[in-house]
Amino acid sequence: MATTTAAQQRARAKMEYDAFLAACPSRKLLDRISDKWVTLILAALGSGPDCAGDPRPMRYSELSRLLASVSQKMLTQTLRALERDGLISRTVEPTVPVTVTYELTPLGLSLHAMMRGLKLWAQDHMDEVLAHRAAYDG
Amino acid sequence: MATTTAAQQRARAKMEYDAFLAACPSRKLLDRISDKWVTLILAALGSGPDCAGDPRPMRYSELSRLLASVSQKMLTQTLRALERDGLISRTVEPTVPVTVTYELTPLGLSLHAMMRGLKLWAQDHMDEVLAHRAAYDG
DNA sequence: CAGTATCCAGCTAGATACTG
DNA sequence: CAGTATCTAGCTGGATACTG
Repeated sequence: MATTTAAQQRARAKMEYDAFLAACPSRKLLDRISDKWVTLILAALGSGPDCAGDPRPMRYSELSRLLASVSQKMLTQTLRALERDGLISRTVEPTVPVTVTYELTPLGLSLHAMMRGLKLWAQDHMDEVLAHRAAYDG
Repeated sequence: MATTTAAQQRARAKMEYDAFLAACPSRKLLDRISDKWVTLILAALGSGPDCAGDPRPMRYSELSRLLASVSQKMLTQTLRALERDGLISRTVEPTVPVTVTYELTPLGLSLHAMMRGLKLWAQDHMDEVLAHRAAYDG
């Protein structure tokens, strides 16, 4: 009774591992960029509407039109999260009605540049992944 | 009545955008790596238990111990998905009881190398993100 | 050892309606 | 224009129990 059981040791290992994950920078980054709308907003602000231009500010409504299937709730929520993390800046011009523009910060720009490596890998290798997938299923 | 309404045009834009996303290689890649356990298994097989060594095969039970808080269901499910995509290979040795080892394929190794860029960005910049987050909340 | 099968609670994305 | 508020259905991950 005084010794720890195997179940207790497993529980402790889980807690330690979860703590490790909570502190891991890579995990935190993944948690942020693994959101569907985060990556799409970063791409829009970083490469323009056609995904092949230069970074430029965009208005809420422009983003809403571009990411056609995003709900207002998710667009606002995602923009707030990115602003909170210092990845984009939000600028309100006191016109009537108000004009709000979003723009990548230098930090956001840096993240966008990193994402290009990911995009390149996808372009180079996803065909192969898809082929494996089809072969496995067949 | 014969002309398309604004609502219909929006619905069409959404469908087109969803179709674009479904075909986008980057999106497919993100869909795969944004899974919590996928990245952890890739890291384990690609860098060893300490996340700083060389790629090496690992057994099911070894992965299970290392990723202490993964459930059997998710471990098996994730390993199957990675095998399906040609990112890892599964080898069964007919011992009693059976021995199963998992190993990164060249394709998986290539993905693991790409993920290192992500890890580097995280190490270099997540502090800044976290600082922004704290400032925004305070 | 390396899984499979089943059930269920919790979270979240989306739809909808409303507003300064 | 650029949001906020609320409700809910559906998916997913975890717990649990069982097996060749």
